[in-house]
Amino acid sequence: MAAALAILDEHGLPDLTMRRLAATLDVQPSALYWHFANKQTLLASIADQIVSRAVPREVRDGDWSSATRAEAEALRDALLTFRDGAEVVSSTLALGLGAGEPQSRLAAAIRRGGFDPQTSEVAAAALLHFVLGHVSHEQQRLQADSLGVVAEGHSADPATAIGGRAAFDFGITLLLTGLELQLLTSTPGGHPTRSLGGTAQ
Amino acid sequence: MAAALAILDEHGLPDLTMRRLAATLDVQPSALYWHFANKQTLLASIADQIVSRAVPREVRDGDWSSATRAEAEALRDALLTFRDGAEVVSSTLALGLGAGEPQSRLAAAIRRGGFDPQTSEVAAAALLHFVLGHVSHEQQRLQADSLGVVAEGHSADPATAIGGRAAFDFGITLLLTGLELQLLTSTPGGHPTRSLGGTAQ
DNA sequence: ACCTGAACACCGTTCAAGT
DNA sequence: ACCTGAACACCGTTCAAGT
Repeated sequence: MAAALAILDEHGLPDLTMRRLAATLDVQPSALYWHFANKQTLLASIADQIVSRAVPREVRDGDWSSATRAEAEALRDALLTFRDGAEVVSSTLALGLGAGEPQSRLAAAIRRGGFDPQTSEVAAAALLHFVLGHVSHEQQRLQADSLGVVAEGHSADPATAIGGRAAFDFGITLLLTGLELQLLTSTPGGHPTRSLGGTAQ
Repeated sequence: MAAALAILDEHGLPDLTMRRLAATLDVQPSALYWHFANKQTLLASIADQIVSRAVPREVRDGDWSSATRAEAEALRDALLTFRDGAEVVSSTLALGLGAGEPQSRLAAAIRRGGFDPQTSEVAAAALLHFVLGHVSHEQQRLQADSLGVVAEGHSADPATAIGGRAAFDFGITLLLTGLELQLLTSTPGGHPTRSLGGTAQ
């Protein structure tokens, strides 16, 4: 695991191959298959490792909204800790392997706002999709810039500052205020005006 | 292009290799490199092809919010048209190649609400990240289910109906109502309470 | 203009066999 | 319990050469 994380951080996801990992461990590639069933399993473990580094800062007031924001920011920081971190996590999460922790943590924070479990889970998924998409984008831009690959006006023009913390916080704000409004417009104990209707299955 | 799209839709992204594509065209693999510089370029063209199929339904009232929603839904439909469509588009978009169209269309729709260009662009990026993340998730679930791979209680339990149109619409609603609120709380011509501050660069 | 042939430098994974 | 050796079935890409 340590060797794999080192390769990931120093050379990136495309260079994290079973053969290369074996080589740095002075071992035959086949030896890895005693420890991991396959590469996907290995990547899932790495994803868990990265994600477990996400520890939200203590938030003084018990506000659910800032607690959720703290979770999202902790997750972003953790993903930024390792090169290609967001891609590793989102790919293993897409394959349905491990890494259910981030969504659970986000959902738990949201639930403190009084949302029902299903709404909390779906909102958490929305937040997670945004975080992963944003940080993936951010990291790709980082190494594209470091490689000097500009690819037509696509670089860090301040007009479209899609990457960066300000844009991240803005996206989180949109989702959280959207949720807040959800809370106000739904008549408690009555018919919520906008909720996951019976069409969800 | 047609042959590549056919392989993608029938066998999925992992099976869309240069050698396989060449074989279905009764041609040597090296022949493809006269038409495309490399595989990434080919995938970028495919992504454009998929995305160009996104035609939003006509929205009767000129409401910016429903226009934006229509764009997002058209994009989702287009991505769902081809197997692994979301992954193809988000990977090429991550590499900074082509496919700037979806974000532009979303941003244009948002701008009709009176948002400044930068806010519109960043909000469009947030929407796009959500759409791609959601549909990726959805498509992966689709073929995981079709393969009978269940991978511990992870399948289509109605409690966490993350995939599907209802969850999609809910996520879009969160972002759009968040934007609406942004419009109300910012004093026009004054200091917006929540905007992309000077920290953005 | 468009393609072949042949090669280069890789992949992930399996499996009998060793210690 | 943990690893080697050797193989299988692939990859993307380059490049001289053909027509």
